[in-house]
Amino acid sequence: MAPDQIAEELARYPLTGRFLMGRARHAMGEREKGLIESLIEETETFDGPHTIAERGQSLDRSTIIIEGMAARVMTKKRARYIVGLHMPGDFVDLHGYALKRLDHNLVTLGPGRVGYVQHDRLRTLFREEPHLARLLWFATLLDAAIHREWIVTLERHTADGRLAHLLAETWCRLGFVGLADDDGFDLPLNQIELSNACGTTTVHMNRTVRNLRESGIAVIRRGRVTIPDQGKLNALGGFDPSYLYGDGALRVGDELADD
Amino acid sequence: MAPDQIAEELARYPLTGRFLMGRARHAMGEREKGLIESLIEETETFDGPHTIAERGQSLDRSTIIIEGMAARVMTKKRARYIVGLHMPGDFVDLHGYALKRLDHNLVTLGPGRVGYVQHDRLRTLFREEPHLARLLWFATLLDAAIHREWIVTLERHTADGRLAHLLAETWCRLGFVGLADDDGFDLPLNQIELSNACGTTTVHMNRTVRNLRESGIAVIRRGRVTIPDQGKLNALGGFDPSYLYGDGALRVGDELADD
DNA sequence: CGATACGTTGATCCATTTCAAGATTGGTGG
DNA sequence: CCACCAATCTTGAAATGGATCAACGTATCG
Repeated sequence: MAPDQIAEELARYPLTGRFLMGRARHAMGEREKGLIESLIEETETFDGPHTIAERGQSLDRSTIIIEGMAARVMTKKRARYIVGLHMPGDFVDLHGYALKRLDHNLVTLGPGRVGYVQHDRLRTLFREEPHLARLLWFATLLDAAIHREWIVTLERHTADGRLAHLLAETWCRLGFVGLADDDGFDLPLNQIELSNACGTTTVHMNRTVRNLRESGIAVIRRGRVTIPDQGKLNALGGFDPSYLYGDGALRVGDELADD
Repeated sequence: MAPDQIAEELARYPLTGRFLMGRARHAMGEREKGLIESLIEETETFDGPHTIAERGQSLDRSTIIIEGMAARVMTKKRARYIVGLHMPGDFVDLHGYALKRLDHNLVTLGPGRVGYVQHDRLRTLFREEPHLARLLWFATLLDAAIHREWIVTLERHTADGRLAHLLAETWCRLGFVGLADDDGFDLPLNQIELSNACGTTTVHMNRTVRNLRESGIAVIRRGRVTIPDQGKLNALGGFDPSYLYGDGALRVGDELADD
């Protein structure tokens, strides 16, 4: 997505301009984009980690991330596991509308701003706007596709590959919404949280972070990820972006031949 | 679900009687159940493994499993990874309707029978039957919830726990649709495929299967799983069925206190 | 009866956990 | 400005889980 295009979209739709950006946003007309924007009746700003929605809670609203990042967190026997990451533009608990209650917690990572949509309004939308309904459904299916990629990454890779995949995916997704730089991106996750997302101990994550740094694949330091060699990163993580269903050239079949 | 209730439902709706059985099926009226049943224009029977849909393929129909089981398979560098399992009643590539193309393969395991629904008919349904649309969406969200549970299982458990969780989940899901027995269930997966689903080598899966057998937790032999002690199985796999959103007593909060 | 797929076993090596201790960093109040 | 604190990051050594390689056993079926 071209930077000026993204800026224009954000000027017009300051709250939801990043929704499906880089994916199926082009499938929305201006009227539809306006409808989505008008769903947000209320926003909230956080200066640090904050729980958006809790497991078991029954919800009457859904949340979109406007600024900052969020994680899906599951707690088992006091240990914390991250099962998903979300960035600006992501409708993070849209599934709460149809599931009624959540199976996990949603928390912001560091400061951020979110918008709320009452489920009543979603109900109306679903009845009267089947095309938008389908796009919202699509958004939840993207989450499921990402889940599947996490599963296969956990099944096939050791810690280095898992971390590389996480970084590669995050870089790509931030790129969709205009928040990636040429040389890397900001990531509000410390080593503890990286280990929670990769299924390792923090001690081992520390050594893994060092591995990637020393092999010139990625430098993670104080909330900033710098990537000297994207090719090496993608190779180590077995990253092929087709599962993110991005616009443009990212189609199934474009991946590396041996993958 | 009571056995006679299930039999009655299957007598009335032989193709789709298991759809959402044990979960939100009660939310469908008889008219809606009839509509779903009438979606199936064609069925197909397989006497062994068969590819239902392939990665990258653009689909014009979706598939429901009537008999047998299916797996979501991702192939990376010639290695095979199972990222999901499905049983009778599951609408296995419903997401293909909104995603247009799939990010993974769908294959039946052993013999089975499936039904096909043209996407045209889904389109009409989505416009005219918002309540059913929401239930179909719910079905894809269940898949996502299962994905998340697989992620957290891979992150926290060693091979024994992963296998135990897989067995516990499958037993529970088969129970929803009336295909579980008191002492176990049939599972058309050999040790190779179990290892593909648990992210281990087949050699190690062999030792893991033996571990569970020798510790009196589960006996896996030629397509049949016998479970002497469900409590031990659930404990080893950290299994709490609330994420399956079953009817009845399975609510969030009912899990073991220390979980 | 031999092919073939699947299951089993042992030995060695590597990835990762575990436990224990220190070092660095970014605040905070005196 | 410094002392101190809490959180985070770092390192080392020993123990364990799992991969790897190589071989052999055992069903099943035409």
